[in-house]
Amino acid sequence: MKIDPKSSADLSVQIAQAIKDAIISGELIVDERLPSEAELSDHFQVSRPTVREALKRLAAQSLIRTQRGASGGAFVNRLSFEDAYAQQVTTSTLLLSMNEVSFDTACEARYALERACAPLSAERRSADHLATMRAEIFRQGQPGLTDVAFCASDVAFHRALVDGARNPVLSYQLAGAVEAMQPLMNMVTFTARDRAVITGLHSRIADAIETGDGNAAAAGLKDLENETRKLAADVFAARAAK
Amino acid sequence: MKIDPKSSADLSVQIAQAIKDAIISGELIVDERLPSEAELSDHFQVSRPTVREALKRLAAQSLIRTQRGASGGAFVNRLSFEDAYAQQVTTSTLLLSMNEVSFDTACEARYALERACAPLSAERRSADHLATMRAEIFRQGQPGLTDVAFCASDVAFHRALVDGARNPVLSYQLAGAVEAMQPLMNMVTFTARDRAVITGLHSRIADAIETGDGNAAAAGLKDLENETRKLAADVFAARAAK
DNA sequence: GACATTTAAAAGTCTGACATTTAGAGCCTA
DNA sequence: TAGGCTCTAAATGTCAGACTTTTAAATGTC
Repeated sequence: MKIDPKSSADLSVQIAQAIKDAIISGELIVDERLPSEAELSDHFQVSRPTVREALKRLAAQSLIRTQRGASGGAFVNRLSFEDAYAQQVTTSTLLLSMNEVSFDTACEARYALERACAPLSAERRSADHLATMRAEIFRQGQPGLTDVAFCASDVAFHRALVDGARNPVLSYQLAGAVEAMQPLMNMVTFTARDRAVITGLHSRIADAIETGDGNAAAAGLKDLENETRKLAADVFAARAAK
Repeated sequence: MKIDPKSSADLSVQIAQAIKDAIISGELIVDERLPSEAELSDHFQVSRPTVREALKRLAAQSLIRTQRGASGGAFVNRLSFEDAYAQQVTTSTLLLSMNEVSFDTACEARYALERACAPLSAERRSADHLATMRAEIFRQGQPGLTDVAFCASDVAFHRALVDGARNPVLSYQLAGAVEAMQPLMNMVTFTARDRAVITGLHSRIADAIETGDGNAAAAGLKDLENETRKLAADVFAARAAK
C-alpha cells in the first residue's frame, strides 16, 4: 500500500484509493483489521485528519466499517446484498432525476429487465412470492388509495415477481431499475379506469406465474409496459396542452 | 438542513445524511454551491474537520465535487452515467467476490439480463456496434491470446451488444452484471476448442443482430450461457478431483 | 483596453489536545 | 473456582487553531 508523492491529487483521495486497491486485489481480506489511524498516518506520512478523511470515503462506500474502543479500528466490510441494494437504489434514482432521462427510456429498460426475470420466476417462485403478488393486487383495488400508495404497491408487486426468480444477483440488479422508476411514476395520476386496467394486467401476470407459464408472464409485462407508456404519454400531453 | 442532537450516530454521518437528503429532495439542486466549510461548521455547531469528514463521505458517492480557491467550495454534482457506471461495476464486483455467489447464479443473472437487451439491440444497433462485435470476434480468434485478454475481449463484445440497444439506462444497469463476471471468468482456462465454440456462438449472435433477428440473438445467448456454465462446471470438477 | 499585481476566500493539511467508547486485565468476593 | 466489579489502555470521535495552496476577482499600471 503506497501513494505517489508526485501526484497532485488530494492526499485523502490517494490514500483511499490505495486501501481500496488493496481490498479489491485481496491483499486485505474481509473482516481483517486495518492498521490504526495513528499507524496509517505514520505509514503514509500524513496527519491523522487526512487519514480519517480517507477512511470516511471508504466507509461511505461500505468498504470498511469502524468500531470504537479497545481492539476497535477499521475493518474490511463484507459488502452485503442489502447495502449494495440500497446503494443501487439511491444511485439509480439520482441518475434518473439528474439527467433528464425520458420516461420512455427508463420504462423500456425496466420492463426489458423484468421480462428477463419472468421465466425464472414462473419456474421457481415460492407460494410466498405469489401470495405477496396477490395481496398487492388486492390492495391496488381498494378504493381511496392514494396515487403514491398505489405506486408503492406496484413496486412491491414487481419486487415479489423479481424475487421469485430466487437469484439474489438478479434481485440486486433489478432493484435500481424498479425502484428508481417510482419517482417518475409518482408524476402520473391514475384514474379509476387506469387502475382497473393495470391491476387486470397484474392479475394476468400473477396467473401466468402461478401456472408456470413464463412466456405468458413476459407477454403480460410487455402489455403492461405499453399501457404504462401510453398512460404517461397522455398525462404529459395533457400537461403540455395547458 | 438539521441534525438531531439526541442521535447517537457520528456527527459526520448525520451531517452527510442531512445534506444528502437535501439533495435527493431537490432542496439543493445540481451545480448549486453548498455553504463553505466554515459556514457549515457554524450552522451545525461542529468543528470544521467534522464537516470535512461529512463532505468527503458525499464526495465518495459522487454526490458533490469540491473546488479550491476563491469562489470555490462544494457543489452538488450531476451524477453522470460514467460515474454511476464505475460505481456499479466496483460494487457488483465486490459483491460477487465477497459473498460466495456461485458461478451459476451470477452467470444466470448476467445472461438473463443480456437476453433482455437482444431484441432491442437487433432493432437499433448502429453499424459501429456491429463492427465492434465483429472486431472482437476476430481478436478472439487470434492465436497466442492470453486467457485474461480473451475474457476482456469477451466483455467488450457483450458491451457492444448491450450498448446496441441504445438505451443508456439499460447499459448502466448491465454494466455491473457483465463486468463483474470477469473475475469469475478469469478463473476458467480456455482450450483452443473451447474458444472456437465460444467465438462460433459469438458469430451466430452477431449474425442475428445484423439481420435484426432478436429472437435468434437471444437463443444464441442462451446457448452461450449453457456452454459457459458447462465449461465452468468442468473446470471446477477437475479442480476438485485433484 | 490589455496586462501585471495584489488580495482575499476557500479548500487542503498539520499539530496537539481532549472526550468517549470498549475490550480485557486484574482484583475481589462469595 | 466462578462470577462480578473496577480500572486501564487503546482506539475512534471531536474540537480548536494555525498554516499552506489554489484560484478568481479586484486593483493598479502602462
